[in-house]
Amino acid sequence: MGLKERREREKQARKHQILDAARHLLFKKGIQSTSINQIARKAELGVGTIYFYYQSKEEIFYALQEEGLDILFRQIEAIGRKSIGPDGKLRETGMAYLDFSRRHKDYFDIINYFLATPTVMLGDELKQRIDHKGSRILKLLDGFTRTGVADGTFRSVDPKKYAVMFWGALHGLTQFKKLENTVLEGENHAHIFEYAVDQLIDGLKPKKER
Amino acid sequence: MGLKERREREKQARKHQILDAARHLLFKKGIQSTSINQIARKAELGVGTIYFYYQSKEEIFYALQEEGLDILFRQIEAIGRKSIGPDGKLRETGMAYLDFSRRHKDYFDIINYFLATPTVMLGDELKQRIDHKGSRILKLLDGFTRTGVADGTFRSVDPKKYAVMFWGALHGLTQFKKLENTVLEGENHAHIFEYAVDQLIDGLKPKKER
Amino acid sequence: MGLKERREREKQARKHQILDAARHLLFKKGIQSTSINQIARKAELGVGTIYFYYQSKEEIFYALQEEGLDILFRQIEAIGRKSIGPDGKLRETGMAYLDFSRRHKDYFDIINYFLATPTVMLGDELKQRIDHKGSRILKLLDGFTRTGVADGTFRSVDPKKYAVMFWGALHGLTQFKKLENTVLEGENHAHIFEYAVDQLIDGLKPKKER
Amino acid sequence: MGLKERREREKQARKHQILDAARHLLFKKGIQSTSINQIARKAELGVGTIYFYYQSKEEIFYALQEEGLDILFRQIEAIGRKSIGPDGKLRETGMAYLDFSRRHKDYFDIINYFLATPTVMLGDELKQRIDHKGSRILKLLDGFTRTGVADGTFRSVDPKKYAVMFWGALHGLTQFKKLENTVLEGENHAHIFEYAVDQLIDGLKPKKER
DNA sequence: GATGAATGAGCCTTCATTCAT
DNA sequence: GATGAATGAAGGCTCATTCAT
Repeated sequence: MGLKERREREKQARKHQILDAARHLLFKKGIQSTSINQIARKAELGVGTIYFYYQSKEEIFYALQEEGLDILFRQIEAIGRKSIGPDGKLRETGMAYLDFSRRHKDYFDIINYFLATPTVMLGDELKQRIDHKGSRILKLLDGFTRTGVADGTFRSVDPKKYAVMFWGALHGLTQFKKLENTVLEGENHAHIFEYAVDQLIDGLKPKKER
Repeated sequence: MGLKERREREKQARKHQILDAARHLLFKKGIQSTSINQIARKAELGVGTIYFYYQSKEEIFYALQEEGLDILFRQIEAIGRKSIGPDGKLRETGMAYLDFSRRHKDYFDIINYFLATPTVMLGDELKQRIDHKGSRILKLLDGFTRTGVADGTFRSVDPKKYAVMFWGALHGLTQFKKLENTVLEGENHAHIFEYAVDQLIDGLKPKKER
Repeated sequence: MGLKERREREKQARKHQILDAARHLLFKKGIQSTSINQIARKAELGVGTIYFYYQSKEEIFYALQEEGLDILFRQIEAIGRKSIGPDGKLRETGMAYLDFSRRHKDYFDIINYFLATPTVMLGDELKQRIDHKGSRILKLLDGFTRTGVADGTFRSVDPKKYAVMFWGALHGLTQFKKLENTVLEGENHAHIFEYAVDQLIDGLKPKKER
Repeated sequence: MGLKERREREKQARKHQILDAARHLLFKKGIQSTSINQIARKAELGVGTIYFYYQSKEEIFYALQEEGLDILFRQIEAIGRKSIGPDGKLRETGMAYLDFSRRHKDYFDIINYFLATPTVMLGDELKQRIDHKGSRILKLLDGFTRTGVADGTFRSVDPKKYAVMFWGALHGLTQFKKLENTVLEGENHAHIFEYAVDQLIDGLKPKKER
């Protein structure tokens, strides 16, 4: 057991070592320009070793995507623990998403990459782990909405569907950052984003009470 | 005279011929796997000829993106001419977006590709033409919203900002199609999409008590 | 006659037009990076037209070499007309060579290019014209030396052989400019060059008289 | 231990194998017409393998240049060990240069290529290695001259500057071989070269009356 | 005389992946 | 477990030259 455990721990350490190198390079040179050979050199390992731990280059990037989703999850989770109303939580979640896309631009890009690419999904385990990470985040949004509906803050919507819409809207809007100087004609992207978040939540409020 | 004109027409025909080949391949193999050499072979032209008409690979894809944006524009424009209320127009626009992403999946992918890629835009003229196409579409959405606000169908929102939000939300949600079998846990993507569109428009309606 | 003459004149004008463009580009981008297409565009002519006046790209550069040799010739010729002794003329010729390699660096490079390249000489006429230009220059040097020998300024050397040596030495030394910061270890190239010219001439003086 | 050493030796062998192929081709087709693909084919290696050992095409040619400079160095070094006076050493060096340019024409061409090309040098290490080779040779010439000045064979000249002049003259004259049948008008190039060497050394001798 | 569209072989270089050691 | 040399297909792109109009 002890041996086996140690082995396992060492294996994890190596994987981390590789991921560290990959992350570094990816953040410096972009996803397209990062090659396995570079990762190997940076990680001070042989290329063969990389392939022992990861089946392919894509698998490494998947692992990185996991990291990104974890960071995003923890940030939204923290919001969930705050003592504010469901509307506040959604609002902060929205702003957190924009923040995430800025402060962790590279993680956002990687998530985006997999979302925009005609995926060739690899191993099942990997796939499921990513799905799980995604679901966890959706669950948080779902929870915020559900609570709001339950306590009357929001009108009666389908929490899960609304959560998806919310996330989708956030994601699409975030991407539009790129259009700031062109199609958006100088409108400040952050303002638009914030405005949108507010509209989205406002539209969730019951109509009568107001 | 006639000669010059004919020349010009032939030149345009060649450009189309190249675009046809590029579109074909792109739609079959994806943006990353389509190479200039393949395009040339498909178009039954020399590689040099391709470069005579297009400065780079990227320029070809931009041209294709233009095509996609044109199609999208025409579809939404048609909606604008219908004799329905602004809310109906927005709703149909939403559904048209989903429809576009399905029927013209590859055009959607190209648009998405440029939105998701940390692209370095090339020539200014090219850039501006694309921008113009995008702006035209946004203008349509802007117009729908503006009309609705004017005639009281909608509450008082900033039409342009709302248009951006609307488009962003549609775009993000469309991308989520990919999550249908995983994170969305079997929920029908189209249902979610439709639901979202309705929510978005519903949130735009005036609060009753007001 | 008149017609024929005009034709000829126009033809020469076209050739100049092409040469002007080629020179411009060559001086800006170097010999390797200047393409016929670029020359054509710059000259506002079709590529085919270029080929009507010049058989090949190389031929254009030959013509440019001619220009360079002409400039060099005129400079040395002017020295020949000065009222100074043969030693002074040789000295000034040496310095003029260095000056030429600096002020007309690109012409010097082109001469150098043909000297360093395993030539595939083209048409005979062209070849002979270049040869003539070269011989003219050598003749000047020859004359300076011959005069010096005749009037006792120099000791009795073979003027023609000495002229070749002189020119060869100048040329080789000029090329060494490139080594200024490396092999020459910071020694000022111009100083070395001047020193060499002086040595070369000094070695030509009669030994007895001194 | 043994393994590591053997690996290293094999690696060196591969580099030699590549250089052999490159040399062969270069000597047959000239520097401009030798491509990496051809080298790979000739060396019976994959293109990638070439790039595993050499960073670029230029690096290979630098390596070849090193070889040439080494040969030249050894030949002059051997002259230095002879029991002849400094004037004899310089004379033999001169003739050795001509000999080198004939027997190792291609090496001479490479050296010339780098001297005549407005090269942008690459890595510093590479650059320094070449510089070192060049300096070594200059040092030999410098030494010959210095000795001659010290023992009274030569008059008092700056040994280093004279060495540069000597080399420069030799180099320039060697290039003029090409003009043998044209500008030189049938004069035997070798004769001229020999004559020049003699003049150069003669001019170094002390003036009698002094 | 002038044009310029068309060519296509060839260029240098990259890189994910394999496999013998 | 780890290594790293070797691969070779494929990438985007250039360019001197030709020839039908």
